[in-house]
Amino acid sequence: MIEYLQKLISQALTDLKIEYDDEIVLERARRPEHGHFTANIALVLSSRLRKPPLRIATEIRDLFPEQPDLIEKIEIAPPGFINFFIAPAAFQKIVTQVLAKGDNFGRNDIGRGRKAQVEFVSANPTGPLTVGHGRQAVLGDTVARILEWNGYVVDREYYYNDAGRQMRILGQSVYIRYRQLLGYDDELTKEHYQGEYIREIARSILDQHGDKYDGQSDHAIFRQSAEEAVFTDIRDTLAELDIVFNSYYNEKSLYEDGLIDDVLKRLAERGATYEKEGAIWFRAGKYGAGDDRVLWKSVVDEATYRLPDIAYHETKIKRGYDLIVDIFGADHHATYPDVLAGLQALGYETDRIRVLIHQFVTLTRGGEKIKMSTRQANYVTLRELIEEVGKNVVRYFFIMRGMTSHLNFDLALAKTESDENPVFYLQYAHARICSILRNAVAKGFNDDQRGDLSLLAEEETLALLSTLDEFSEVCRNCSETLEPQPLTSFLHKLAATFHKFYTVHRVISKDRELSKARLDLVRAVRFVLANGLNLLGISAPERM
RNA sequence: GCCCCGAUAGCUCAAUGGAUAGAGCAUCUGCCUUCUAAGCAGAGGGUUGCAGGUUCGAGUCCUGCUCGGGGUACCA
Repeated sequence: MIEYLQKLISQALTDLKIEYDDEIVLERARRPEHGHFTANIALVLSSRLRKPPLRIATEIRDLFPEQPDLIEKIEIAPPGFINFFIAPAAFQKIVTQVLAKGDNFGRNDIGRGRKAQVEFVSANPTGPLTVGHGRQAVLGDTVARILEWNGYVVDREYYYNDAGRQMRILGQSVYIRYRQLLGYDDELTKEHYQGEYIREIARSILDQHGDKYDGQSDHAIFRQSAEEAVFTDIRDTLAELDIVFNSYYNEKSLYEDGLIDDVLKRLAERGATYEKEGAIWFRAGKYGAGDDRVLWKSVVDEATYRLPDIAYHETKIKRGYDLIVDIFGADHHATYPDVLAGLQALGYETDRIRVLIHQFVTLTRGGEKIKMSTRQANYVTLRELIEEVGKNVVRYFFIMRGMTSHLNFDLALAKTESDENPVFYLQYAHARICSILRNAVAKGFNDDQRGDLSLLAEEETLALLSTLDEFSEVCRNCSETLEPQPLTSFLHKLAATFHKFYTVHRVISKDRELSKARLDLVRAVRFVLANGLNLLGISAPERM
């Protein structure tokens, strides 16, 4: 509906011989006396045209064609707003549109089938996923779902490194637990991984191989068993959130394929690196990324993390993605400018790369902070969180705040108040509608019978119709910003508008015609609720 | 020191530069003979951290502070 009004305003501007290339802003009015939509175009143009905004607004309004079935009236309000009051008939049409598109209502084709990749989680397999990883996992998967919904073909990729120092320490940790199980009094140090899972891995090695590896602390079995067990756990945990990666990328392959050396060589050829104190430095400053950084260490003969990161991102570009989304926690915000600078140094444009930085999760239990380090034993895993509150609540909580906000997750609250959780509010609306629809079948209403939509005219009904209309805008907005949070606000609003409608108006009544029209309406609401919940990966139950 | 994010109701958070800043939780008051009360209606609760600036108009943009979180490694 907004697009249509924009077109009409644009036409009016042309008629007035006013050039205006920016988007014509149309907002949903917050207050009923301001109509349904409001345009500030006259205020925006005022200073440029050196004309009072009220006059411009009036001129625009006077050029609007009469169409009583769409626009009831147009009011000009000081200091220069143009307020549109939409006719009920225009809102009533939305029901037809929703029912026609059904599961696909709200989709658009911004992506036009282009390839997108979302890389997220990317935790090295040193331990179970934490609650902090959970936020990133849910954010990444939801962004991927939004992109798919908006016409992209999306790959979900998990990047990891199983060769570094942390993995060696992991193996040693398993070995020490193994020794303890054999009766030795070896002790873990602060350096080692303390979690119970280490002991379990050690026990399984003991069960399978006995004391065969006693004295072989560097034996690969310790590290490999740990990696396999941890990765299996990570995969299973994510699967419980309905998050499935279709691609895993091992950093090691960058070395095996010679890409690390290759990138380093090409950077040198392009004069993007220099040697100092035996190390190879990258001229990050020259490419707009702040201070120069070491790419290749002198104290040890190996790369810093930046070099494989650059090589890895080059593969993303070479793999033909039109849109590349990187999701990082706030602790990694300093690394991506170097990567982008590195790509530019290699001659690439980086505007197809979108980096999303999300802030941390503060986990509390009854007001007390819980530290979330994989190294320490005392932390809450993502798996435990899912077991406590369930997939739907986890997904909703992690997405209900903007990614730039710190997220406060009180475990005690999430547990004790799970019955009053906002996610149930949305699901309840869906279940209620399903209940009505079951009742309709019992009363002999046919699914295919369409009602007379002009009967949908009460205040609460029109509010519901208007909210349905908003869904497409929210979807489009989310696909542009890659911020899923507004979807939760929208769904909450839709559910609230429905619940209010429900308490005021009875869907199935003796008035057969009105009942048919209202059934069409609630069917449409159900589709939009279900589509929105599905975008968030939250189930839409038919009964509760 | 420098860089990034935040600061809005008692708490957790919304609000593409728009009109009288909104929800949930918590606290009070009402509403189930009726398609699901996991719901609805109502009340109280605010100098949007501080000080300037930009303009028709600022919670939003700019500058400087204060406080909190994260970076600033030849750790990832």
